[in-house]
Amino acid sequence: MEQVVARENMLAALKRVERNGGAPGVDGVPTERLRDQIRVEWSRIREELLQGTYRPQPVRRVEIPKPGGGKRMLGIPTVMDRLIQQALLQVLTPIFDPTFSESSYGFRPGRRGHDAVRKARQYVEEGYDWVVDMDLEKFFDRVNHDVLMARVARRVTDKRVLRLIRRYLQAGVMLNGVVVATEEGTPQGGPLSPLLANILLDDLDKELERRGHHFVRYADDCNIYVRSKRAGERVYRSVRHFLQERLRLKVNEEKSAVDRPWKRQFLGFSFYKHRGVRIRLAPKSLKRVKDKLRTLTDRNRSQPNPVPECLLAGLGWVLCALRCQVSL
DNA sequence: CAGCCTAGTAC
RNA sequence: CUUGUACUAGGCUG
Ligand SMILES: Nc1ncnc2c1ncn2[C@H]1C[C@H](O)[C@@H](COP(=O)(O)OP(=O)(O)OP(=O)(O)O)O1
Ligand SMILES: [Mg+2]
Repeated sequence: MEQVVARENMLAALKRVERNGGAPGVDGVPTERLRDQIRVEWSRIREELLQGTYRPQPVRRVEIPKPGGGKRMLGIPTVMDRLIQQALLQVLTPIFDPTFSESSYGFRPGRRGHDAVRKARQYVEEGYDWVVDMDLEKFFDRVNHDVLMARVARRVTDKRVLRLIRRYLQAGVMLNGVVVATEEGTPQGGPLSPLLANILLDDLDKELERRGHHFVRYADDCNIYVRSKRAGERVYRSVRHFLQERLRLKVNEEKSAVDRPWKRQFLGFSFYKHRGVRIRLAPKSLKRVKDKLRTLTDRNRSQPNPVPECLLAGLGWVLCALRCQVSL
């Protein structure tokens, strides 16, 4: 905990929250006023953190539409709590991340989603051309607190840090002026949540490794490559059982399937067979690229001399989209 | 090589 | 009005 509240760690965390420039939490304090709030409240909050008595504020609930239909429930912590979680993240990452699986790619520094797709392509080419494609149902929202804290406690011994993390999980949600308790889940919007998600699913990775599976995982999107449909169906049932019993997580049956890899999409990509296995943009991603390109060109036509930075951004976007995604 | 900013993608 | 992590491209400064 001393490491968390250390001056340089807090300054780095402050920089990050300020530059993200996100919306305020339940207290309505914007990122621009975070420095002022620190000036008046930090000495008290620092003491509370060191004593293990700090209580986070509940998160603000915002619903945003999901691409596949349905809504995503964001939990936005106050800027002060985002600052503290960021400070925790910076200390906990070097403790947990180095021992995560090589097959885990989501939310991790220095790991590219594209490397996950490449690895998947390699497995398919090697003849593991059936995929058990699994996605978890409302993943962050359904994280079991006790299961997660047990995993965190395997590495963290400081009782104050453990208590603080649990209090973040239990901080509750503000719904029309009333605080509602959260008995499960880690907020979609908490800086620490992605790391906690990986800590929880690290047990899945270790189990799949122990079983000798060929797999890649990006957040709750887990692809296991096997040699036959029958093997895939057996693995699917078995892994689904493992997730349910050991991690208390439910597989999203709608989004999951055992199928041929070129019929599925992973991280916005898919495959096709032509002299071996090749990577292509998934139909959905291709469509969105085309739509974007259209609206962009239309805008440049209708307005002959727009803002120069808009044109610059448009050009940069096209270069990025075509170069980084397809060729690399 | 370090910092800062603007875009986009994944979840 | 919409948060978070990570990645990528482009630009600016010394
Ligand atoms: N925009 C976002 N902001 C914050 N967290 C996000 C965002 N998008 C995704 N996540 C995190 C939280 C999700 O639980 C997790 C997995 O994403 P995803 O599978 O798309 O949704 P989900 O698991 O919550 O619902 P579903 O049941 O539809 O799969 O990634
Ligand atoms: Mg999911």
